[in-house]
Amino acid sequence: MNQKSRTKAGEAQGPTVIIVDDDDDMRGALANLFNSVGLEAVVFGSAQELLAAKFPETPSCLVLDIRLPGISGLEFQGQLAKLGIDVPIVFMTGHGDIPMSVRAMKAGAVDFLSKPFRDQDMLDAVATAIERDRTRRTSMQSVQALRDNYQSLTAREVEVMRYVTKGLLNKQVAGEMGLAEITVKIHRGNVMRKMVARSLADLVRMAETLGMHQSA
Amino acid sequence: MNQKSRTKAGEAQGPTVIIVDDDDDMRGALANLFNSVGLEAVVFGSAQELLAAKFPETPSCLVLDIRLPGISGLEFQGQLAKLGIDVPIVFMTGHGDIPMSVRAMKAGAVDFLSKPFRDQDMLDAVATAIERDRTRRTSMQSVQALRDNYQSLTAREVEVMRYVTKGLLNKQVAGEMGLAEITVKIHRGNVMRKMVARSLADLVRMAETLGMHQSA
DNA sequence: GTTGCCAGCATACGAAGGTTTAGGTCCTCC
DNA sequence: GGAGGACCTAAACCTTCGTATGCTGGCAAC
Repeated sequence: MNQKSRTKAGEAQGPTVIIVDDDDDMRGALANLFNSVGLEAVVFGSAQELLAAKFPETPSCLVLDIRLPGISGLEFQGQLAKLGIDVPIVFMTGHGDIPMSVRAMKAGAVDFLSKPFRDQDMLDAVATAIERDRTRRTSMQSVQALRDNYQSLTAREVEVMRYVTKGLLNKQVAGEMGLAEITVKIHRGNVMRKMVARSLADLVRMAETLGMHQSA
Repeated sequence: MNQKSRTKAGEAQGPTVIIVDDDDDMRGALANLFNSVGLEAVVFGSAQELLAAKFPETPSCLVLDIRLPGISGLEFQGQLAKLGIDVPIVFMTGHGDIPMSVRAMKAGAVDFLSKPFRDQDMLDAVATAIERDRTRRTSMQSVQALRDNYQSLTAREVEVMRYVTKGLLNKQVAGEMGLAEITVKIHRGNVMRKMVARSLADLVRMAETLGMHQSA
């Protein structure tokens, strides 16, 4: 009795706005608003319902009322972050205050609108949020491809990759690892092949993207 | 106990808070508050006065009242950004509203406090802002050093650096530039020396930091 | 027990990287 | 006009890279 939208749940094709509000009229009005500009909309009455559903595969964003049944929008924001769900959020509120808005923005919200808001303001906020999610998804995809390749490396290969992308010569790597230089060369060749790196420069950039040299 | 007086601009030794408020009492109270925790404070009555002065060399931040003589704090924030002055800002206001706070936070403000605020909230915000500025300064310094080296390169050397860090072999670079391979090697050696790069991996990372391969 | 994968090493060789020495032209600045 | 710098090239020489071939051994899965 929850998913009430113009779109079949989970079948979203285009950019999708996920609306969470306990007011049924508001949900409908927002869904209409977004549909009117070609955005798909999925609606939920509570945070729990949203968590039970699956997120769209397309660029999307959340439109959250601050006051939700059982949990505040701000808490929900933190909860999503903890779950590693990094979808842009546009907040709206009927009776919010400045500390509330500041907290939301600090936590990364795209916008924080007071009801009543102008339709255009909401559309602008959502457009920004969708665009942010699109960018995030694109970069996540390429990073994921890298990570997949990276995980196909053996422990030794990872070690060699680390040293090589740090700038060490094969013979130096061999010294560090207590191996013969020829063995390092073999591993290195495997790394290049598995990571699909066409040059050392490539590999260095991959190592950067994977955060192989940052302290932690 | 220790009654440190307000520091004059330019004398700052430690982290410094730059206060801009048209209320003299407020300025004094804030300066005392910051002094009490070991932070130096510089005060101004208007944005114009601040711009006329020189910014501290130490990690610092702005504490701005939204309502300033002649210009709003938000406009001033935008003005600073346009001038390339990227100092963290903590806003405070007596009668602000949510849109105002959201706009400030979107523009990168560290915090937005409503008067009256608790001293601790202000101190926390300022501590965060100072820390952010410290990080920014540190990274700016290393980037600046890189940029200095980069600007000592000749046009040809820049070109070679671009190709090499893209992953091209010397002979390929030579082909692209219509040069003999040996010439590329010479340029490449000069690049390594001038950029103080100890390995190709180093140079690739420098090129990344300098944004040599991003679209523009 | 055979197959497959990981790890390691040696020899060998061609390709690529890097430096030195030694030229040369062109241009600018004093 | 000469000094200096950017730019280009060559020959020579050494190092490093990368790969192939061949072989050993450990280990887990089928």
